[in-house]
Amino acid sequence: MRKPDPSGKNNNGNKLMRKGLWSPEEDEKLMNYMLANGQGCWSDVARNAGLQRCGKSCRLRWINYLRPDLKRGAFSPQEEELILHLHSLLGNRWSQIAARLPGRTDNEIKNFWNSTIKKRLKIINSSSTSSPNTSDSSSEPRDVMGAGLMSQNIVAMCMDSSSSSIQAMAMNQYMIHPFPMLKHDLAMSDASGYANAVPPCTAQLGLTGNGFYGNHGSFGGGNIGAEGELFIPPLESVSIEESFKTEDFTDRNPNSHPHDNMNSSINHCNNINKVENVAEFENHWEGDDLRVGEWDLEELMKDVSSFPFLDHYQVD
DNA sequence: AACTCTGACAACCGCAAATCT
DNA sequence: GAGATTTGCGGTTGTCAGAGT
Repeated sequence: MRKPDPSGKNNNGNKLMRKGLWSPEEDEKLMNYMLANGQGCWSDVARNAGLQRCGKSCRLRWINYLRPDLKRGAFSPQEEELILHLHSLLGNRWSQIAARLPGRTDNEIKNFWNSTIKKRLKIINSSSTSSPNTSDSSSEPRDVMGAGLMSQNIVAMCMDSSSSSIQAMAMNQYMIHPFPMLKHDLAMSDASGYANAVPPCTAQLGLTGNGFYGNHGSFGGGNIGAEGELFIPPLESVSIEESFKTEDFTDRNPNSHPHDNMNSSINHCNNINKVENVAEFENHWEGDDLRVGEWDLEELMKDVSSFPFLDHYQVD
């Protein structure tokens, strides 16, 4: 971590914006300001909150660390799985992946990917050269926006004894079909021969007859087109604002932190950007054959359907 | 006990798009 | 319409802490 620069000056000795780690006092200032005034122009926030930080830095600090709706701690197996899948579809669009993972930031996901999953990829990349099976692209699901790496990712995770989540799944499932949720989809749509040969993985992943994530609005159950196109899950539906009202943020910040004691006041925050429902996408989701490569990502970002397996994020 | 390695993560940087003047 | 400013994103770096040697 960068140490806070106590001088508050730049290399020329001029009084300039602070850099480096945020001190607890700075965090408190920013938090108090945000709770009292809400989000406005970030340079104004920095100025008015009495912080010698640039607006950009304040924004980053708020989004990645201070935001009350953040869910800290390790990624759950479901989240890992979801990240993998979303990355296979979206690539390094961390912000869009994060938009589908409640309480997670793009930075967090990016770090997780770069530190954990990339290493697993390395393993498979080094081992795949000696494994003829992994090079047989004909048995892969259709490569959609980089999804060709998908099976390698998963296989790598299965090979990695440190994998906490993927390993929980039956390894042979992955060896036959790297992504059970998609396999099921493919099987349902008869998109590829091998898909039909393998029963859907239901025990660990909560597959239902209607698809991996439930009925419509899920990965499964008709979200794969006749040609095997993959579909991206919709954005989750819980609004940050509602989360504030119902969540005990102290519980969600297990890490000891200087401003944990501010959590009790967080519920009053009413100025967080709210994810809004967009009925238009619902219509797409239920009716149209929306395909990867065709969807308007901007539209998707506005949508808020939910993942059944992420129910614990939802506000009743 | 001391040193090295590695994972995790906070934060910075540069760029591009959006918005404002 | 042009330039300035702000915002958002993805890539990268730097540091701490724990594990391993």
